[in-house]
Amino acid sequence: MDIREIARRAKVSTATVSRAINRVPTVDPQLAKRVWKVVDELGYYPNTQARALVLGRSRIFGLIVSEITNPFFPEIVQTFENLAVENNYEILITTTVHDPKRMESSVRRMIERRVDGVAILTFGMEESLIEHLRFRKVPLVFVDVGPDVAGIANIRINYQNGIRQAVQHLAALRHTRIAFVTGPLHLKSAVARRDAFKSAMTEIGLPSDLIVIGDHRMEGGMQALLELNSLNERPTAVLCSNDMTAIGVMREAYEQNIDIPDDLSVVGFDDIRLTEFTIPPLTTVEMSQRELARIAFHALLNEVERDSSSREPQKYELNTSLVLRRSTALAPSGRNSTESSNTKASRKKPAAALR
Amino acid sequence: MDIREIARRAKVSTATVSRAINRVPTVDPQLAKRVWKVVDELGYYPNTQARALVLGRSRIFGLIVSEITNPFFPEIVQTFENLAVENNYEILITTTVHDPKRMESSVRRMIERRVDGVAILTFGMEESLIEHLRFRKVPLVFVDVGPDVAGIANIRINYQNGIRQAVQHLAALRHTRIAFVTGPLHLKSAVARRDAFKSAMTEIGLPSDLIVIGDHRMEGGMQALLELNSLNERPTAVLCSNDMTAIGVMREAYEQNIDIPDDLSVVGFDDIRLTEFTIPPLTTVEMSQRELARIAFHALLNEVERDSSSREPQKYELNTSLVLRRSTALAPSGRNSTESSNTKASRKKPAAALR
DNA sequence: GAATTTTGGGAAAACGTTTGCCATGGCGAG
DNA sequence: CTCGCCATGGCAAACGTTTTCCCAAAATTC
Repeated sequence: MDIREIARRAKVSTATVSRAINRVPTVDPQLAKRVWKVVDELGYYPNTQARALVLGRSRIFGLIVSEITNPFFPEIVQTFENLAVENNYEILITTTVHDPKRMESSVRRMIERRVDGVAILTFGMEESLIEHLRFRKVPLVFVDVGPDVAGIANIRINYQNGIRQAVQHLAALRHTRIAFVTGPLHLKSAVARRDAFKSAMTEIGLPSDLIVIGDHRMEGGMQALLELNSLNERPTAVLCSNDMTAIGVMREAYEQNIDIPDDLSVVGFDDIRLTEFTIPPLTTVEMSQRELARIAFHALLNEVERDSSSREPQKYELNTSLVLRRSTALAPSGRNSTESSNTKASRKKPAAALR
Repeated sequence: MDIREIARRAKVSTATVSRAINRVPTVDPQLAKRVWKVVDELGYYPNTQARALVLGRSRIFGLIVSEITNPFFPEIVQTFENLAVENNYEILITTTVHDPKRMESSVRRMIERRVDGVAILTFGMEESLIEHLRFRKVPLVFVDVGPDVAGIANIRINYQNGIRQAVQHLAALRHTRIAFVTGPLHLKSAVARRDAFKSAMTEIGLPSDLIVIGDHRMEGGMQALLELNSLNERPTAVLCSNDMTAIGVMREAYEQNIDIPDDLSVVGFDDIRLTEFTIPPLTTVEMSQRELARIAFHALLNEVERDSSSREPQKYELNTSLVLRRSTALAPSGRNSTESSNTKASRKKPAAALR
């Protein structure tokens, strides 16, 4: 069933049908009504691929994501999709699962499907691939640290702010030995977070040498706690490069019978929804995924709308800030020691607490 | 840059370029090589919308999901996407967020984009909408309980098996008062799970009257525990209609200082990845999301491949089974009561345990 | 060496839209 | 009454592919 079928039944030309459907004002209301009647009766829906072909616009935005199973992303995808339906766009999602081949195919698929713009949420994408997209003048937006080339919209994230707040919060709780669990260091965003930690620590005169490398996943967090636990001078607080890591840390703490927050304070990063429901609820640095998605979508929309010849894409910025929950507490050494040891002594299994 | 550009530069016709690209064997290897050279040099990628137009196949599978932020879905989407790239398909995801308008637009968008098939992962979809798709002969597969009409591939899930195992496991741990937290009862799948619970309880001669209504989200789980806690005769174990509910239950138990599993055993359903990392790790009924996605994808692929005129779609089935972790234990009354009360007395805050 | 078969590639139609251009008809003004 | 203008809608080209003929040339047969 195509536009010609409608034209035939409404006894008009396909041009009129097209104009009626697209609500071109010059078409006579009488005629338009006749067309719409037939359209509804037959349940006709225009073929968007044919339309895209002539329009040169697909009304599809691509979304390249590292892996959708990472709870950080679904919230972004959902917000992006909400905005997409509002604006009559579709979203084409591809995942890279940290595989160079998949990154390549992601880019290829975006091009083959002629998307109108791509939001790249994958940290650590090869620049040569991006060049493919730039070459075709596909509007691009990088969530988080992207390559610093002209013509690409970058969303700068103010890591420093939230992380400084987190460090100061811990310091106020008398923590002095504060560890940091990084993400995979080939990711610029992970490096940025670590550096923000370092400088925040230096700022308040604390050493920032207690750094262990994680992988932004729960497994890495578990491993990290094990490493920290084997140290001579154990930390009393640990800041994690993302929430999944923090969840891993807490999970391993449970295993080791280390009480969170009494024996060890834990702070996450991202503020994924889950952090309200961990045990205990996680104190973390918020980086609003919804806001991120909103910015990304509108950035893309702006790029598509504007003459590609005109000015440079805008710069966008997202702030981060600490949200307090219950995974942080006064450092053990700062507490009334009697109460403290009582607490531990009363635990079911012998406490193998950090310090 | 189109196929004609390639044809011009390779000094062949567009027909030959098309054939070379699609690896039609009749084309002379020499020529093919020449074509490929130009293709690579220019970085040409065929326009899939034009291709779809003439082929009458878009190589897109639609995926209608209730909300991607529910951790049950990302695993499915990821597996589906993996299979898609392997088979040169794209996936078009729409979410309904429990909104009838969005369900409608989801269906409309699937049709407009001319997807080759749709997997419906939304529980509780209006039949009239589905009729729209069936009318257009779009291959359909329902994950979980769908409408029982001819021509639609249904994946039957054996809830009974896993839930029976769970109930028997709890009974073996001497639990007699076992509660069940349902999902939203307008969903067929939620009803099916509850009914499986009822019949499993009856089977071993236990009463199945301790049923409270949840919403398949953490909030509902928290609420449910509160309700159960206010009962005169409190349960010693609770089975949840999905894992998110169980996580909510455990979260509220933490709030109430009820120990899991010593004071209360908790069992989930779904076995989402997260359950390995809850505190304590959750005993749950596995319903493999990967397997589900695999079945759905292949069902769709089968439908697309076969002559639509031929036989009925196949029937598919998925089993469920209990996976033991650490959120279940001997019922409190079944334990040495001294040890039991010792344990509780030693808790930091006074225990307000269920029973 | 001619007749026949095989092989390979080109011309053009088709897929379902949108839109620039033009024809038609109605209407007001002179 | 005639001219010109405006509003409306139709014709046909274009978007970028695939594929069906069909024909030319090469290979095979006798």
